[in-house]
Amino acid sequence: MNDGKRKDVHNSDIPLVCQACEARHGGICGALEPSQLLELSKHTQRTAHSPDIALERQAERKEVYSNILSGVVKLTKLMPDGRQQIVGLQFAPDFLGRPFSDNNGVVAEAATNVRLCSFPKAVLEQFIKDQPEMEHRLHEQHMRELDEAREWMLTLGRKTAIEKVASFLLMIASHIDPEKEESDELEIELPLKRSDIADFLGLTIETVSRQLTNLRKKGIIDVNDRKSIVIKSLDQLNVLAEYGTS
Amino acid sequence: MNDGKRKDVHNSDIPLVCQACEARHGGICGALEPSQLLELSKHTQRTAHSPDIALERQAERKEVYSNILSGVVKLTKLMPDGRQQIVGLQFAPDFLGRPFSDNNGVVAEAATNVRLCSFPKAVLEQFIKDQPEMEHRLHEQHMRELDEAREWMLTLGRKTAIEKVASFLLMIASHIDPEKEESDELEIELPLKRSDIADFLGLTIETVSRQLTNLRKKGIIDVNDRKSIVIKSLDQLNVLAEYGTS
DNA sequence: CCTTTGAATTGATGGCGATCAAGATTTGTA
DNA sequence: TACAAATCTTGATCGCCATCAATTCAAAGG
Repeated sequence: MNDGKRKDVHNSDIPLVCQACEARHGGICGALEPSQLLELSKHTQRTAHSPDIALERQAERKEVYSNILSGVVKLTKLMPDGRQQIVGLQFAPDFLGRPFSDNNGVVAEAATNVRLCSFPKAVLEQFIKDQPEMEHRLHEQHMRELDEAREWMLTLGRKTAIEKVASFLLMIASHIDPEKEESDELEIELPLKRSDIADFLGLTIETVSRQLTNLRKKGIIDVNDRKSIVIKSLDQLNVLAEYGTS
Repeated sequence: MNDGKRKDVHNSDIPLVCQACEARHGGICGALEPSQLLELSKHTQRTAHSPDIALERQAERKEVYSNILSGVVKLTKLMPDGRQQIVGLQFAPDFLGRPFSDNNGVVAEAATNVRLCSFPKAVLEQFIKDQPEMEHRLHEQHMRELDEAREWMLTLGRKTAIEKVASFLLMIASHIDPEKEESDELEIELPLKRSDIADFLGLTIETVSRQLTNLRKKGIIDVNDRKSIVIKSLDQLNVLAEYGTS
């Protein structure tokens, strides 16, 4: 991942609210000059959100786009009879919203406590027109999301329950600790409760729970707190997720 | 869908090979001026491909990107033990290939007879830099693909076998006949054989076959030739795909 | 024409994960 | 601290879809 056109400037040129913000590095704001950043920051609003409350109120109805500052956002699709499927998970500094396009039946909800940095749609769309690099960054994020969606299509369509859970743990691990450590052991904090994991993997809560104890009995993981899991062997977990060998 | 910056010009300004080409309308070539089209057409090569032969030889190794002129291309992901999942279907005038990004374990294969229009990667990437509208079109296609992938995540994760098959038939129908006719009846030609449909829906060949006869017995479809299917009630098929009611 | 090969259908059986049900554990609240 | 509500775990049973197997059908080539 490259920093693109981001200029190397003194922090003093950069708006206070943006100085420590991840969106200036991996996110779309990295495409902006300090002067543009200053202009944009005049219109931004920071908000906090609790789990399981739809971000729509803030995002859709109030006509804003947002950067995720912290926390995890789940994108969900619903069927009329109540069945649901999580079709994407987003982490800081991902961009939330769909310029040039509709949201096509996807609902965004906070999975954990979430902090957002939001801007009016009209303002951001103007910035995109002025700065093609911004659309390029958005394009790159969407390609990453497409790759992730396809990876999960394979998981949903072809993997067994235990393989699905193993794949999920590895996906979370890769977000917690992007640079793979040398160590084969790793502690992760699950950002999703069991019902969310089930909705993500196309399983039931009970099956998720059973496969976690299954992994524990195999000695591949330890479950401390319900949300805190120690992966005792990344290798074994990888083999399980990709080859299906126990 | 808008034609964007495409100029309204006499066909005589447009290279012969491009005149009847769909890619000038829905596809990325619509972003180009006649003079650019002429320049690009000097480097293009048209090729034909038979089903189940990887397009990689032509596409990856020979370092080209392509527009689909006709036919259907399947994007497949593979597991080491042979399990596979189709993660995308592409129709004319879709663009094949991934500028700025890797292909991330996806293999492109012809599902039917396919004709492509290919250009060297370097040439196309130069055009994209000169013409931001071209990246915008590519971005739009990727957003469509993302929406489709998420739609199929719901199908793969949460629908039953018969619902999956119904959803598949409707998806094909929407590509054959984008403008929904008034009629509740419609004949479609399946571009995929049963094993492809199975790999697309996360099922086995046998289950696909059984659910097709199941739909036939319910009077919702007729099966003529194995590839030719008459949808006798689009309404009933829609209800089945989205609500799961029989 | 018959043979060969691949594709699709149909049937019989079994296993994985859903469903139903009860407890256990955690979290929030009076 | 005690109670209540939510979340998670564990157990028993059932049903959908995979698997195994045989047959039918279609297309291709000698």
